[in-house]
Amino acid sequence: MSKKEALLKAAEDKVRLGGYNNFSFREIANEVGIKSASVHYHFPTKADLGAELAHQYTNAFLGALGEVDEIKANNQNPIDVYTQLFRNALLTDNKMCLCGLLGAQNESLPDKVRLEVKRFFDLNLAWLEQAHIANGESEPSHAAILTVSLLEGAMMISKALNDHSYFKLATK
Amino acid sequence: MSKKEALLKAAEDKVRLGGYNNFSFREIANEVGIKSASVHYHFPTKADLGAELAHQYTNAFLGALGEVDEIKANNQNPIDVYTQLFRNALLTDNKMCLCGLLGAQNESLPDKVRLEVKRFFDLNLAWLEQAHIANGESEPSHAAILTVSLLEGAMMISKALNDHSYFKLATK
DNA sequence: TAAAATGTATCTATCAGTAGATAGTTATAT
DNA sequence: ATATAACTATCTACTGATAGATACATTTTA
Repeated sequence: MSKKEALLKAAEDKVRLGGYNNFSFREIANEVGIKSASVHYHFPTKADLGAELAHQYTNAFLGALGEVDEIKANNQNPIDVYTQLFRNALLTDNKMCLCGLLGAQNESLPDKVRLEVKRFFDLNLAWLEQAHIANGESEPSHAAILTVSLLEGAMMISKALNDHSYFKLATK
Repeated sequence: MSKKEALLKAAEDKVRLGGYNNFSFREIANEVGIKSASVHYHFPTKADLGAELAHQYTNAFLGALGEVDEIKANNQNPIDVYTQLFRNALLTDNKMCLCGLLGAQNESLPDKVRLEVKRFFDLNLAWLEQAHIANGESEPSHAAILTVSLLEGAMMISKALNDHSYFKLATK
């Protein structure tokens, strides 16, 4: 893993625990073993780092989801696949969804970060709409909003109460 | 409004926009017209302020909700009343639920703040469970989790996309 | 092929600004 | 007189950011 990748990983962990202000250049530099000034070589500003972080997170998330068509061709319910990915993010990492937390703090974010968070949800809603269409739902865009709202909310409650059984119950 | 109340109000606005780190003693002192050192008279530490903020927010929220029995006696659906209170918090104030945002950042909060956030959700779930019982739901505690998850999640999505119509759709 | 130039990734040192917090002082009001 | 509520002044720690230097690798040019 390159230093740049390691910096993004270190930042991701911290942001997913406490939001955009929960990491500093010094902290992630220390974790990676370089000086804080050197972080600016890879990311001119903190906003640049935050934006790239959200962008890569979105890409990784959608990549892990795969294509609705292929899931259906596999006789799986894409909504179950989506739910499972959220569940893993919470149970495996024991952390919030990066863009969920950033989205909640939206108004305090630099513009370029805000844009990447919007991209995450736009792409998620589009994917979910396709999934609900494939499932023959009568109101796919409405169902997409319900799905992502319930999952992000259940994640939030589970973190707030520090008990993952709330997420499991909400997604049963 | 006393200075202390004004400080809490100023802090609340900022926290609901960007989380616990989104306000400083200096900022809220300036807004209220005192010096930052004087804030420590009212709140020894920032954690004390945060905890009192969440505590009062919880009390105000539950106070505004009222009693399930009375709502039912009024021939209203308590879940509708609950949804409406959330909707007002978002549409009127144009801000996140304080404890929703704090809950998402749970792991980075001081202990005493974390405790107050937990209290918010414990009390909300208890209220919702009573509401669902009054409505004759077969799994009231399960339904309570679904209700609060959906509402907090819909709020988060609406903030992330900066478009309240998502909340309206999710709560239709 | 040797020399010159450029690029990469880091460093040290430093900056102005802000963070929360504290000690000790002063004004006001009951 | 005492409690309340503010003040001034100061502290240490941390913030993101910048300037300038260094070592090393790669690329371009004579």
